[in-house]
This record gives sequence, C-alpha cells and structure tokens, in this order.
Amino acid sequence: MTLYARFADRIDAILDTLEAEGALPAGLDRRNVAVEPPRDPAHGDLATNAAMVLAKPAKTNPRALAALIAPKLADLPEIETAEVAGPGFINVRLTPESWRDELRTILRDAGGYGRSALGQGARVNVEYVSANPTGPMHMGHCRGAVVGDALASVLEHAGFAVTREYYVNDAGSQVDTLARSAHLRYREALGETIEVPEGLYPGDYLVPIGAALAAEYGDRYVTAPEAEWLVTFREKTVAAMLDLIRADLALLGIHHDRFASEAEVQASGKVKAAFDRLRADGLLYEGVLEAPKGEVPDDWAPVEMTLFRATAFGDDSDRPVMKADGGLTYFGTDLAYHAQKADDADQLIDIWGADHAGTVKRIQAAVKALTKDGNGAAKPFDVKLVQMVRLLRGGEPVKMSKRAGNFVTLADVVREVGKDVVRFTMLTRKADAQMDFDFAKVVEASKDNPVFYVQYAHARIRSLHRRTAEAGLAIAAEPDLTLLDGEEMALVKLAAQFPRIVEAAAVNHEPHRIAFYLSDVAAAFHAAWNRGNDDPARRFLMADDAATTSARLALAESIGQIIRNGLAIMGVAAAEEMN
RNA sequence: GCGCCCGUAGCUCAGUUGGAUAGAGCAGGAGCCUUCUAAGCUUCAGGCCACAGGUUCGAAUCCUGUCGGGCGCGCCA
Repeated sequence: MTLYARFADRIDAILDTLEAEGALPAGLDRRNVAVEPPRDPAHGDLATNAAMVLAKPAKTNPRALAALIAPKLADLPEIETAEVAGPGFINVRLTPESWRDELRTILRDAGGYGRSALGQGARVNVEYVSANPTGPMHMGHCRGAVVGDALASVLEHAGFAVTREYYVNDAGSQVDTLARSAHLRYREALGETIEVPEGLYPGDYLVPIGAALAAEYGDRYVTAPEAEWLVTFREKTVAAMLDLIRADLALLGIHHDRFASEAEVQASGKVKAAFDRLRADGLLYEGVLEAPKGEVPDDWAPVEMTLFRATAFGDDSDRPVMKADGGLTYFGTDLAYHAQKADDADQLIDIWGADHAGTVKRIQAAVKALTKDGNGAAKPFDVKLVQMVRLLRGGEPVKMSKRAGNFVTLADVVREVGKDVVRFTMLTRKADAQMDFDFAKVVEASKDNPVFYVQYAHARIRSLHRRTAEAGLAIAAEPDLTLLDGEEMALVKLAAQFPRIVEAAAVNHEPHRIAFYLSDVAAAFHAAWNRGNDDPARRFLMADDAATTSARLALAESIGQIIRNGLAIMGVAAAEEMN
C-alpha cells in the first residue's frame, strides 16, 4: 500500500467517526476525496480536499468542516501537523520519523518498491507492434513497440495480469504480394536474372528466403502456375518474416506472449460467432453505403454488403464486415479478433500508429457491441495512438532513399545507439506527441539528454559504494537516519512518490510518466550531489565520519533503487558506470 | 465536406486523472567552477495556458463555439 493510499484510509476512518458523532450526514459520496502531495512543498507533505468536496452535500462550509477533520488527523502518531489552509485544504505534515520509515521501506522492498495491487489481477491484453509480416522492423514500428512494451510493464507493476500480444496480418493481399516477391527471389536463386517489378517487395531480405525455397523445392515451381505454389510460399515466407521480426524485437528486449494469426481467426469459428452475436442484437444488416466523402475511389460502386451498425456506438458511418463477394473485410476480421481477445481478458489496449486514427471509432464501436453486458457496460478498451518519429542526424533529417524497401531498420538503430538509449528516448514524449529522434543528441553526454542524465545519477550512486569500500569506512547496517537534514529528506519525499507515479502511469496508460519522473529524481540527486562541491561537509562520502556517510549512503541507495525500478519498468538497464 | 489529434515562456516540452502563486530544459542576461572520477553550479528575466462563452467552491485540465496547425476519410491493409 502506498503512503498516499494509507492516509486516504486514515481520512476515511476519520470521516466514519464524524458520521458516527453526527457531525456529518451518513452516506456522502467520498469518491472525489483525494490525498495528494501539494504542488508547493511549503504547504506540507500531503494535502486533502475532503472538506471542500464534502462541504456542499453536508450543507456546511469547507473551512468549518476542515476544522473538524484536521484535529483528528493531527492526533495520529505519524502526523506532526494538520492545518486548514486556503479555501479548505487540509495540509498535513508527517513526522520526520515517518519519512525515515519510508526510506527504510524503499531499501527493504528494493525491487518490489513501486509495485501495487491496484489492478487486482485484472487481465489486460496489450496488443502492440502487429507490423505486417512483409519485412524486417523499421523505425516506424519502433516507438509503438517500446510504448506498448513499457505500458505492459507498468500495468504489471500496478497489479494487472498482462498478456503481450502481436496480431499477425497473414491473410490479406499484402502477404500474397510477399509470396510473389519471394517466388521472384526463388527464381533468382535458381540462376535467373530478375528485376523486381512495381508493386512487389524489392528488399534484399527476401534473397535468403528465395535461396531456402530453392534449396527445398528445386526448380519444380519455376514455371508452375501461381495456384500451385502461392499458399506454400506464403506460409514459408511469413514464417521466415516472423522469425526476422521476433529477432528484431528481441534486440529491444521485447517478447510477446502470443502471436495471433489473422488467418487463424478467419478459419476458426470466431468470425461466425461474433457475427451471429451482432446479428442477434440487430447490429448487422445488409445494406448499401453512401459514397465516401472527399476523394472517391475509382472503383467505388453502390453495392449491397453486410454492414455493422457502428453508428449505434458513436461512429460516423456503418462499416462493412463482408464485401459484396462474400469475403471478409479487414474490419470484419479485426472485429472478430477483438472478440477473441475479449474472451480471455477483462480489458483491452491496442497500440496503433497515428495513421490508423481514422479507424479507431469503428473498432471501439465493435468492442462495445461485442462485450456489453445486460446493463450495457462494455469491457474497457483503449486505443493508444502513437505519433510518428522524425529521424535526424545532427539536426538534419535522415535521408531515406525513395526506392521502396530501403528504410532505416530498427536493427540498424539499435546497433548504432544501443537498446537502452532507444527505449528511454522513445518514452521521453507523450505517445500522441510527435517526436524527433536525433542520432547525435540521444547519445550526447550532457544534462540536456535525459537518458544520460538519469544513467549518470545511477552511476554516481554506484560509484559512491565502490569508493566507500575503498576508503575502508565502516558502514552501519542500520544507519542513524536522524543525521539526514531537511534537504536530504526532500529526496526521500520525491522517491516516495514513485508508487504513485507508477499507478498514475498505469491508470492513464502513459508510460512516459516514468521517464519524466526519473528525470526529476536524477535532477534532484545531482543537485544534492553538487551541494557537496561547494561545501565538503555535505558530501555523501565523508572519509572521517562513518555515521554520516552511512546515513547518506542509505539515502543515495534509496534513490538508486528508485532509478533501477523505474528503468526496469521502461526496460532499460541501469548503468554501473559511465564510459 | 466530415472526423481525429494538437495549440502552455523566443524554442522543445511537462503539468499528479478539476486544486492553492502554471513548471523544467535549451536559447538570452549576470556571476561562479578544475570536482565525494567526470561530461558543470548558482541566479535573473521571460506567460491573456490560441480566442470567446459555459459548468463549480476552484478550469491549462471538463463542455460548446471560433481561429490556427497536423493527420485521416475506402469493398485497401
């Protein structure tokens, strides 16, 4: 239980008491009562808005109600003062010993500090990456991969049971194109001189696939009609592409629990089951769509199709699930796929590139329609859109050849700057904000670079331990933490916010909050360190004072632990030293 | 035409799910610094939170409208 949750309980108990005493009417809605750190530290350690939220329904004024609550808070042993302030806030100051206890808790819980039971084991399916299996991962996929993986990790830390899932689009025309492209390389491997025509995938990564196919099948499919080899080539090539993608993802430390096949969804009874359910609810019908607004495709014609009544759930238009020829649309399968995911999850999250923003409403409509219960309550489903990353080198856009298939691959970038830099940098912006990724800046050793700055703080802390050992100081197993002064304890207060940050990141599906918080922690630690430059008495390592050094080392270690825990969520290794 | 995202310091961005006097870094001004190994430290200045209404104890945050920027619109995937 986090410190804030603990005091929320205390306040709840006090409100119970006030009800029992008749000072408050029973049954007030307390959902908006919050316990938070005040923005201005001068206001104390914790603040609650309880009196302001409850005053109106209790038919009293906030300050009067606060005056009833505050003394009861002040009576608690962990609390030094509880004062009514402003419009009716109650500002609480904890005893120094409470904070020292929190520091001990961080050290004791170690890697477990920051974990919580918030999610209560609810099953969350996070689907991310889901790049088409037509080639290696490129940088366009990278950000979604990192954001999705970090979000999954944040949710795990907040007590959710997470499944990491990848949807493999192995059923559309793109994988047929892939198979034809592989066939071309297969002929090439058998000695033909080939030229990749417009519309096929030209990438070199298909060369070894073609060679493998040639080795396996010899020349039997060189002149055979497509119908004889397409399915086989498609399966083999998709499998090879998935191996490639898995290897690329592994470079980033990403491992999915499940790869769900679009073709398998289609072949299973899932589609029929989902459609039956919708039809039973009157949400599927045969109809003709109006011509799309804006640019109308050349081949558009008003024909009858099977449509999903997406407009009943907030979409702008009903959407086809089956084409006029009876084939499934992409959306039709996707709808069934989401039904499949919802079968064994309590919540769904999709991470999509922002270029798919236009289809968010229809899939949300579908999930609502498919998961709503008798009361109309649907399973929570969030589509997180991840904006594009602009690749720069020293401020100049990275030139990518116009020739299709020649892009900056994820593997190239990881090879150049390292997994940890890629992962951290991808989390230094909100997912829906556009981001620049500058090869020069992300590896810069300066305080402008948050990746470096956070790692540097951790390395300094590790270095302290090494140097303390070298100095032969006897470090106390249970240091006297009363030797820490107010500025030092301010670091503990910042560190104590970590569990709260993790919870907020989980609830809001915003893993970037961890990165920003770690930057704050690093900045605060560096500032404390720098105080030692001006005043040797404030250095962490005091060669002639083992007791103070022990206390400060415990403090430093707690900060190091927070950084490690935060980086672990982000999937970034903490640096032992800087090179 | 419609929809989605966005609009916060000169620039790049945070903003604790509606809290108190809106923050950080860069750039700019002024000092300092040769280190508990180090790639710096302190400090100043900078704001009509695009604009106008609304909701309430309280709005950068929620709602409506306007203006401005980006992206999207399909029987593709």
